[in-house]
Amino acid sequence: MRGDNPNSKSRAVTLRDAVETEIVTGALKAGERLDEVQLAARFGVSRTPVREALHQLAASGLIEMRPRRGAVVAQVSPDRLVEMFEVMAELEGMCARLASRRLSDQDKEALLLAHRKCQEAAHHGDADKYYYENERFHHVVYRASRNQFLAAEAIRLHNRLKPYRRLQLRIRGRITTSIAEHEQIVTAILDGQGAAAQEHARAHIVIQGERFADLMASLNHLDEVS
Amino acid sequence: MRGDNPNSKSRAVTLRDAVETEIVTGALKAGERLDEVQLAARFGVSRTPVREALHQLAASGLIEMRPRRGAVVAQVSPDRLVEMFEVMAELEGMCARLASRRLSDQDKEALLLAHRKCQEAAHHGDADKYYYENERFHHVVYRASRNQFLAAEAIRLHNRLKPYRRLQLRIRGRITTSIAEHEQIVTAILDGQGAAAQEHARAHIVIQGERFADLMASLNHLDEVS
DNA sequence: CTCTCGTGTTATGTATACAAGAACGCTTGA
DNA sequence: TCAAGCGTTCTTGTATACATAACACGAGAG
Repeated sequence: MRGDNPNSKSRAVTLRDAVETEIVTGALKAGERLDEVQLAARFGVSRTPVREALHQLAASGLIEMRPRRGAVVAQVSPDRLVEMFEVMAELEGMCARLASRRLSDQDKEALLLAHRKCQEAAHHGDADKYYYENERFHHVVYRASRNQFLAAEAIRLHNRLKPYRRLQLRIRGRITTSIAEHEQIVTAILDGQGAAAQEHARAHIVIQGERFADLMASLNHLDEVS
Repeated sequence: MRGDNPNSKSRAVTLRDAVETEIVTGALKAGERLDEVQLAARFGVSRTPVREALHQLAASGLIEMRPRRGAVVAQVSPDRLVEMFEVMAELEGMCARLASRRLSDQDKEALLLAHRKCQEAAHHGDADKYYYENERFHHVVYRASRNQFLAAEAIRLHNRLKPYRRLQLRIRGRITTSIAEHEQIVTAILDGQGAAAQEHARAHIVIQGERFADLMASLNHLDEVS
């Protein structure tokens, strides 16, 4: 639309990313309806590319498309959320385990850097920065697995869980605990202790899943009240 | 198109499934071009639904869409294939581990039945039947994990690996070995030995991955020659 | 007063027309 | 004869028009 990218597919990516960002950041809330005409008008395109973007989002699980009844932002039940975190934990654990065996010097540096930045953000009490650096840290671990397919799948699921992850930083003391868990993961990976790295990474996510489930349950309760 | 299903979305699903089946069964070979107009004509619809189906297939990874250059059946490199099997192994292991902890009476019965049917097919030397029953067996394990999201992801990846899985049955003695591995998995799950179940299931897939990588390498070699 | 049925409106699904880029071949020159 | 440049043609990407299903609102009957 705005020629910000010479790549011919820039528009489609832009449109998809824009809607995705709005969902992930919470600008579009769960269950909210996504009107094709409205989106088309807002982005200055016709319904056709909008529909394609929505289908892509549906494929990634961020939205649900009910035939003849339009698209809505996916409403994830607490049960399903727990399941998703369970899988995320396994993927993270796998990444950590593989990383501990295959760690290159580059990945080692990247890992230490990302960990240090997390610590800095936590030290300054900057929740938003920690959120960002935490994401970088996890992506570094994914890449360090030296399994591109795994990394892509991990990022996909990570993105899908983003909206819930963001909520979690509100929990008092979570950042401090999170840093300590990162420390254990990093140490195990650097020491080449695959099993330990896997378990620490798994636990790190499982804990988040449990916290989120609690949060979700309470949020749902609030929704019912309001 | 043919009113074989009153559901309004039947056409889209049918179209997607049809193309997917052709890819999975090898009717459409890797790298082959998918012409929108041609597909539209073949299925008696316009390009619009064809494009949507292609986008869905691209999202699931079965085809690749290069901007302005059309869609081709995804060409998976041996490296990438090994990576995918590595992830599949982890998911299968996870399913087996969870199943061993959460096994319901229903799932137990289904597991034993599926295993028995595999044995029968193997006993009769019916490779096609074994292929089918083997798939059922794995699906039973996925479901027994009592994690619907995990099961869905496992099925998704399983489907994506189908074309390669099919090739693998050609390997002499593979079916017998496969059955023995199933036996170990079933026993561990029934005994509630999570770690053992996970490891057996993982190994079961890792072995396949290695076999397939060998096959792929030799097939690619043949391609180059021809 | 409530429930149900019917009609009108709105939005989705599909078809078709148009725009633009990429592949291919042809011509022309060396 | 070969290579390079240009134009044609074919295919994709987008817009728009039309068909049809779902929803909402209102009227009428019980």
